[in-house]
Amino acid sequence: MPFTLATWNINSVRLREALVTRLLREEAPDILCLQECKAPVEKMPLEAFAALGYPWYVARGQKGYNGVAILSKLPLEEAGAADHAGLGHARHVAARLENGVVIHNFYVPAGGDTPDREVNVKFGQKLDYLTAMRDAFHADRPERAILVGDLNIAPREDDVWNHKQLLKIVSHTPIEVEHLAQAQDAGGWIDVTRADIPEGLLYSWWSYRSPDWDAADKGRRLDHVWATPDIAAAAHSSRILRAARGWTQPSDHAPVFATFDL
DNA sequence: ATGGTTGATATTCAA
Repeated sequence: MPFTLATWNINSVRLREALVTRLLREEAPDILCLQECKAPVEKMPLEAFAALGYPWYVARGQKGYNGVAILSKLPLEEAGAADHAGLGHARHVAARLENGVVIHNFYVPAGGDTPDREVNVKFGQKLDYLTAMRDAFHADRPERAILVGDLNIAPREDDVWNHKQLLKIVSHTPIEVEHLAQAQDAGGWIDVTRADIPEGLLYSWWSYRSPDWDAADKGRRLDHVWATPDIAAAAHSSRILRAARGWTQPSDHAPVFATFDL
């Protein structure tokens, strides 16, 4: 049975409840993974989403920061929540569908402004988080699994608006790209979005700080959909809903979609 | 080289 999945950094699920419900009504993915909910689970408006046909969820939250949730039309059960690198942050939750497929929803640390762990603790935490992801996938290699989320790294030259200009900007530095590649390789993860759309500039995030984001188009592809090789070939119809970046009082991220025929 | 915006919370930090 095919299902469509979307991942979206919502940047406060309480402030943008109406944007989430718009996405659920207009696009109706079977599963929606949210990051940066910025609320404890009990303050997430989960009843509103249930009323729209999404009664199933797993979530981890905390006051003010981070927070991840998986909303679903399809039955699911919780399949764990990791605290990689011991940060004590709500950055991961996993769910298992009835067909056995496990969905991992990640919010990787942004890493601060300076790409040097000697002077910026947050950058070190980001690298350590990615190393912990690598080690976890190496210890327990995933099968029939999907990984989505805001990974806060744009790995390819055509995942950013200017590769050379961003080489020293956090999210596109070579050391981050290498750490992400090691986490990806350890799980055998296939980049579903790029398998589907191999060529061309592709962005899922545009800074709030850039006026006229649409015309300037200085974006980065920070949000990803990965799958293990045993199910990656079932994926198709990948797309990024750029229009959502232009909705009223938007998130700075756009939702990323993929459909799996499983 | 710098500053630009946003959200949660508190009078700044994180992104």
